[in-house]
Amino acid sequence: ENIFDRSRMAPKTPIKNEPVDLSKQKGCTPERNPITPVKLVDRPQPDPWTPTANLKILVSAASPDMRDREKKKELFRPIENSEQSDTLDSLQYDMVDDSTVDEFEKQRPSRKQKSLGLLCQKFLARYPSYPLSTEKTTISLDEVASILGVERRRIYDIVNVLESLHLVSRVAKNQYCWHGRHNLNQTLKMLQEVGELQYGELMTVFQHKEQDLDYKFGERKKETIPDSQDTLLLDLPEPDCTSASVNSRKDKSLRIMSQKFVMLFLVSKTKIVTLDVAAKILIEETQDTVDHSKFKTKVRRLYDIANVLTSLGLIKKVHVTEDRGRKPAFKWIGPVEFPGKTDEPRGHSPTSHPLPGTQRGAHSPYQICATGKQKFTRHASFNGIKPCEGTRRKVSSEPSSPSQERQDEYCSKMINLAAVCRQKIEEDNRNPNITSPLSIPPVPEDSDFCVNPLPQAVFPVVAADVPSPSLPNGISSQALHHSTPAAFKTESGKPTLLPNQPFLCFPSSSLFMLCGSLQESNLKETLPSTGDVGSRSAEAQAAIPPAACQKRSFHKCTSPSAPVDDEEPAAKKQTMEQSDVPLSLVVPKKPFESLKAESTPRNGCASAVHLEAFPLDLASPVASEAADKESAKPLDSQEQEKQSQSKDPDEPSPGKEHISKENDSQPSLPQYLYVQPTAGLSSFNFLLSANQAPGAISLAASPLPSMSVPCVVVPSAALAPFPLMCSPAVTSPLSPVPDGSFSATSSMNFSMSSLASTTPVLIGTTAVVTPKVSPMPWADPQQPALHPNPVLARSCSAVKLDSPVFMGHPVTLLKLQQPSSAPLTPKNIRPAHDEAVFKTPGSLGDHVTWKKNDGSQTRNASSVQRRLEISSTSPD
DNA sequence: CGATCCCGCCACATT
DNA sequence: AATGTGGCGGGATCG
Repeated sequence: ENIFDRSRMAPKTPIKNEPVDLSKQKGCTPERNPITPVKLVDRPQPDPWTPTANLKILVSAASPDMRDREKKKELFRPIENSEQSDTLDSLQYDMVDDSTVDEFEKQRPSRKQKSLGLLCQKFLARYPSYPLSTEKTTISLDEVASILGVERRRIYDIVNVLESLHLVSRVAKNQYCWHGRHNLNQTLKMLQEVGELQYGELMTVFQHKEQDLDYKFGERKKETIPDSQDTLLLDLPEPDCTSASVNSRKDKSLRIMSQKFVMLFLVSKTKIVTLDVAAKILIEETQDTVDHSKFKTKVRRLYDIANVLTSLGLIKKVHVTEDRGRKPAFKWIGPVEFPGKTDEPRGHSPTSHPLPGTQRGAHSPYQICATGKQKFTRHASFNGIKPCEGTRRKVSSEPSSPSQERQDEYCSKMINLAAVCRQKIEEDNRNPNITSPLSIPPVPEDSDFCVNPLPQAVFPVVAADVPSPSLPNGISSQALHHSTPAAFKTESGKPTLLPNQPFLCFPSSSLFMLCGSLQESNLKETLPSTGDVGSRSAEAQAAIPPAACQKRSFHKCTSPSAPVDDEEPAAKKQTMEQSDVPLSLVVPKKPFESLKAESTPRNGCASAVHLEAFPLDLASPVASEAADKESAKPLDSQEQEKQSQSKDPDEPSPGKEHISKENDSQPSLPQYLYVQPTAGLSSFNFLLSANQAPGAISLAASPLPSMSVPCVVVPSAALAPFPLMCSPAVTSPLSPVPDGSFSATSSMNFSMSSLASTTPVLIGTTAVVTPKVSPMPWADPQQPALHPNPVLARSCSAVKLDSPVFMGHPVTLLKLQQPSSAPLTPKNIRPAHDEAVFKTPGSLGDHVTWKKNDGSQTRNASSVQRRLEISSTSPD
């Protein structure tokens, strides 16, 4: 089925159809439509594409059992894929899958198959643990429920728990926003702190003697309880999305229970909590020990929560043999210490769970980003941040009722993490409405971050890195890999490499995507998704601090005098362009027509202005998700950003702007077209900048140094020996002319010829550089050239990482597929973009490349497979 | 038989 | 009033 779907998908995509729930689901792209309440159920019918949809419909018509089965099948498959390890389950699933309709009778899905835990895994499998970009994936409960084939009620169970950990937040009626685990540690840290206050003592007691516990409980409950609740409530509001409404609802016991439950673990020295103890503690408020029924109910709920937490890989079931006998208990296997509040995708699961979500997080690109963040945070941010934390905490400690103020404060707390701060900031910028006040405080912090790191990361690296690119053909690629990663790791994980390298080397297999320009970023935002948007950008920033730095540097270099101002106008212009962009994409058809079907769809996409959604999806599951949201961003955001910039003339604003711009711009404008190698061209991959900028050639010309590279040609795998070097070409996007794309094309061709020679090709903004050309020219950080370079470098780095690992980086694959299926949509680009700088280009390119390399495999691989791969990757 | 926990009724909250 | 949320616990299933 998957395969089937996919093949269709590609062609479909261009067509555009939001309605394709199923397809989307498979594709991994959820969100996209903020639209919420669309009922998926209806859609299936309309959508001819997904065979599955039709099946579902039919099934639904049939007996409920059938329906369930059907649903399960769908669900399970993805799960299976995602979870390689689950042999047991998988077997069962397989059974199910294989059998078609007939089967349903054979065995009604065992209860286990319907377990909340499993469902939760499925659910989590749909979203990246660490969504790269800023975007926020919106989760439609209806959609998810239908996809997973369960009643909505069950989704609530999951979402409520996730919400308690801030993995998601409720945005609107039927919609939740996916945050991923970025803030998980922070949340846990907070819970731990609160837990210490509330339950610390009790837990200690418990640990030793349960019996006494009860008594003490009762005593302390009274005292602690009130506070705890408050705190809990407070916690809830924190989430980025900040759905202001919040309180009113009766406290959702499940959420609070979940938080309390987690607190117990965090407070517990043994990290093991037995259900009964937890139940007792949780009953707290109610009455001590009174109703047995209550206790029973509580336990039931705890099971629900435990299932979700287990799926998250935070706890695992164990048995504690105590005095009388063996009691069910759960052991905390998640992160225990939350030092900086940094989120460590990898570290958090020492236990090695096969959690899909976690695994995804592990993607190389992600990791990189994460690393960067962490380091970042620790270093620069620390100074500024800590004070903030202290302040915030005080506030948080305050038992105040949950008011917005609190939220703000909480937010600020949360902000401690650089990442968090960044996100918020961006959000604010983009969505002033949402949390403008709150955001303000964090901003300065960000600026600090950005500022400090920038200088170091950006320039210093250059010299060292540069040489590597120049390396001989075969070697170069490898060398790059090594060097790049090292560079990343070096220092604070900043992406120094990127900025520095003047040229990008593409590994043989590699990629080609170049993201170019940038300022227009805002354009995308034109799409008014929902208020959520802001978060995405923030995330992206967080993820890509280095990039930001680089960008800043660029700006400075290029147009130190009036970076911000210039940009704004540029952005505007770009926005104008945006519409154009899609068209531009079309350009490179001729040679590539032969290209894969994928390419074709792209063209189609190009034609379609709003393809964005598709592209996003295509890009990478994760990215796509994020992308959707981003795309949704309203134009306003641009303005906001501008404003913010103006407000903060200093680095922060500009940096942000840059980032956002770039992000936006790329996605917004599908500047590059990736052409898969056809038979003749097989060896070469081309990226064409569709958009404007032909004029771009002149680097200096635009006040705003844009990254945009007119065209990039990447050698195919066969060419592996030949590295491509791309000097970032700068285009002046200001006057985007479709014609420009052509110019780019021409340049590409030119480069192509050079490639033929087997020597590594270097594409300079203006001219082609011979392989050995010294990077020096670009070396000057100040020169506009740098700007592009960093981008390229990033892409390279990303590529490198991915390409070598190949298998290991499922994420990439996903991205690739998406792109392939979907034409260049701005969105696609965007997501990558966020990550940054590093990933973006690389990811894109990777995708492409991989496709080529793997070709059939990747393509053929169903979405499910993709997911699986991802999951596999997650382990790191 | 106890541990789990699916299922979905039904009340309350929102729209 | 309709629909979204989610408390709650009967009772099925698992071990």
